[in-house]
Amino acid sequence: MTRMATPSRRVRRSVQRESIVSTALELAEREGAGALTMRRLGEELAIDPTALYRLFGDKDELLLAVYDKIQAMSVDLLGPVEPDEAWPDVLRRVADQNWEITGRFPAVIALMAARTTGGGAERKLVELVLSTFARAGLPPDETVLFYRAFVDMVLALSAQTASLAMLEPEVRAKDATAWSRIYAQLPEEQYPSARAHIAELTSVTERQIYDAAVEAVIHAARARADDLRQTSRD
Amino acid sequence: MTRMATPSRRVRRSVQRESIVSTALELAEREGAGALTMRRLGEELAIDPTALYRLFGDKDELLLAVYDKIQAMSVDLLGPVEPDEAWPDVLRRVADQNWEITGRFPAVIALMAARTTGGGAERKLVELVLSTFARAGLPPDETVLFYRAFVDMVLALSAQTASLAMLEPEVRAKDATAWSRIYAQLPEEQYPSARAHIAELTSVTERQIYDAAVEAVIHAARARADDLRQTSRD
DNA sequence: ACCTGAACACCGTTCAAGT
DNA sequence: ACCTGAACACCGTTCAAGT
Repeated sequence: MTRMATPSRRVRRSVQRESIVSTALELAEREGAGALTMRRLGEELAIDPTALYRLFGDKDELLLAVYDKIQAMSVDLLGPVEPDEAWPDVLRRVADQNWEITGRFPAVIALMAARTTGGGAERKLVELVLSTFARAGLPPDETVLFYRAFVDMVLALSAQTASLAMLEPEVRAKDATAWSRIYAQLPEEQYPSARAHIAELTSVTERQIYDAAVEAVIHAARARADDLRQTSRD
Repeated sequence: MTRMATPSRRVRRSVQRESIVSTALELAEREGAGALTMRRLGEELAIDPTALYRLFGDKDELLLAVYDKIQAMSVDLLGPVEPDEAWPDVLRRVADQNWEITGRFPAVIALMAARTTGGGAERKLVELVLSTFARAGLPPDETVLFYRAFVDMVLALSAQTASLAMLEPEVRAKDATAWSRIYAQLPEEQYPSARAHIAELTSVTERQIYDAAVEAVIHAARARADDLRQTSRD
């Protein structure tokens, strides 16, 4: 019978952290934002909530780890990028993947999307998206500018969608029906454009808006690259 | 001596609401997000915190009123739009004004930017921005799509910037220096693009990214309108 | 060396009791 | 008719006391 090597304290710590992060993720997906408290998480893990503070400095640190885990799932689901895949298509897949993940974990996305974790998954995503933009044929400063505009916009729109999804049902319903409740009733003389577009305003979806924004950045980057090619040829 | 008319209960209520909203706004601007609690606000107004619940159903309703007041300031500061002002310039002014307001009231923007208030100021902004996009020469459905992409993106990016600004100083510093701390140190073989662009990554500003995103949407809308004109001419 | 549980300083919100 | 203050059911976090 081979005796198992006793794991070092460092290994034990990281295993414990891993299992806490996984449980937090499940809990957030299953029961929403309200369930993501230290007490509730301790209950789920059958440990004293204050024990969490030996593994994580505070709740923020725990949430950053949870967020990095989500990003890791995102990278996994994205799959490999072949060198001959057109750069706009890669960006569309990234945006798509992000939307998917936002739908699954709105509680964490709403809280953390503005943050920089510096974690392993984030680094991979940075390299992937940045190298994709580098293929558009822009100078370095504009490559970075469009890269950041794309990433920040995708994350920001996801976070907004997520935080709407996190509202209590009644508040959310009020928000969702605002266009038909309020804007359809406005006086024609004062609000001619709103009234003229009311059908389109009530029927446009969050997803269509997200895609339009993504396409706008892709389009702008491509147009700028074309412009520069044109100018340098003269 | 002319006797003042006793204000009706409805008038009295709206005056009280107004003064609570103003105080909440001052408090948020002066002391940040942490100060925006019902107890703290009651203290500031020298009234019992529970008295606030007679004027507002709950904290969310109060914050919506505060947010509408901010939007009213935004509309005021925007000033008149002359019919001959080019539509992209109007949008740039709107984006600019929004950035300004976000810097002044990050606490409220971070909490409420995803919400639809249906308030007076919001209605004016909707009509203004929508009628501006209507001048781009797009069909109604695409007018609405670009309008929403523009507004949602501007609000979402502002909210992300605001929520970063709201973090405790140490956390914020960690976040702000992530690029130079982490990404400048990555191994060249695994992260060639990140390393190749490190100077640009560390020097690009939030404001430049915001402007780039705004210009991307304006550019995409204009390009689409040009396209349609071209096609219909054939 | 690890873990627990009491406690601190807060929240938003409700409601019986006062004037 | 209006207002107050005690109380409820929570938070994140700390730390002395236990094993």
